[in-house]
Amino acid sequence: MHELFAENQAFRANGRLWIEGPADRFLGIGRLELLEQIQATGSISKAAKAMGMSYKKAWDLVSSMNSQARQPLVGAQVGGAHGGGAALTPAGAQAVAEFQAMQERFAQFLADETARLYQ
Amino acid sequence: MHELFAENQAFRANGRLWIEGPADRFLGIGRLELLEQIQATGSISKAAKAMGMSYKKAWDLVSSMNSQARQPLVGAQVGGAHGGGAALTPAGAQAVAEFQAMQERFAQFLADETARLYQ
DNA sequence: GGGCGTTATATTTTTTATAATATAACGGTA
DNA sequence: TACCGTTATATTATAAAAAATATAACGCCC
Repeated sequence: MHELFAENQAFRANGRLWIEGPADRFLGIGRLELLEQIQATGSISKAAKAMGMSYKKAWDLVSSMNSQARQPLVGAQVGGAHGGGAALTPAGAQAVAEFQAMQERFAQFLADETARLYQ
Repeated sequence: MHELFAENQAFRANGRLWIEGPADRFLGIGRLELLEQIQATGSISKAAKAMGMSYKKAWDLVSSMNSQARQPLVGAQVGGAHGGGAALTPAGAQAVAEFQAMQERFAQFLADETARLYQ
């Protein structure tokens, strides 16, 4: 396929990967990063800010994940010491770990396909 | 991961795959289908109609592909017998065949990942 | 030569997605 | 008790994407 575009190897295979349920997307790269940020910051609002995302959008994503999973991925407390906060549940931590692994396998797939473009 | 969502196996891995150049997307599933329709119908406008896509969008996509590839993927004639038409060049036919194969490998990857969700 | 269907292109409108703003409630803490 | 930062939610405004509309040119064919 390399004859088609350029000799400078500037073309590459890329893509997006996600897990979807019967009604909606369940987990993708954006939701994964949101979960990671919640894990790191302890709050949905801080996670949203870190990602340059509106709080509403972050909350909607969390709500979508929590309602689709058998057990919520994110637990939240409203009020209290510092206003409240959020954290990953064990199920959330497991989802993060497993989807990270899935992403790594996908990255390898993409690297293989990019290499094949030039072989 | 199956403990996370449901016992009815309604969740699955899904995704999108494309080839991108330095500036823009080069070839994805939508562009592939457009090329296939051009191949089948002999015209950009008929291909667009078959896909429920505006002619302008189809033309923009063809233009993007033709300008990125070393050789155009689609050749077009304006005026003439039936107003003109378009057809795949040999490079276009090759791009279709190779990206179809890439898509098939991706479908297998997604099937493997879906199976892994429940193993 | 006039009509036809197509390519090629620009402009406008509509739709969709995203962001911004607003408000209430909550529960520690000073 | 008043305050604070957060969750939770709705509404409005903005931006981006897509679709619709318009127009010119082209070259065979009747």
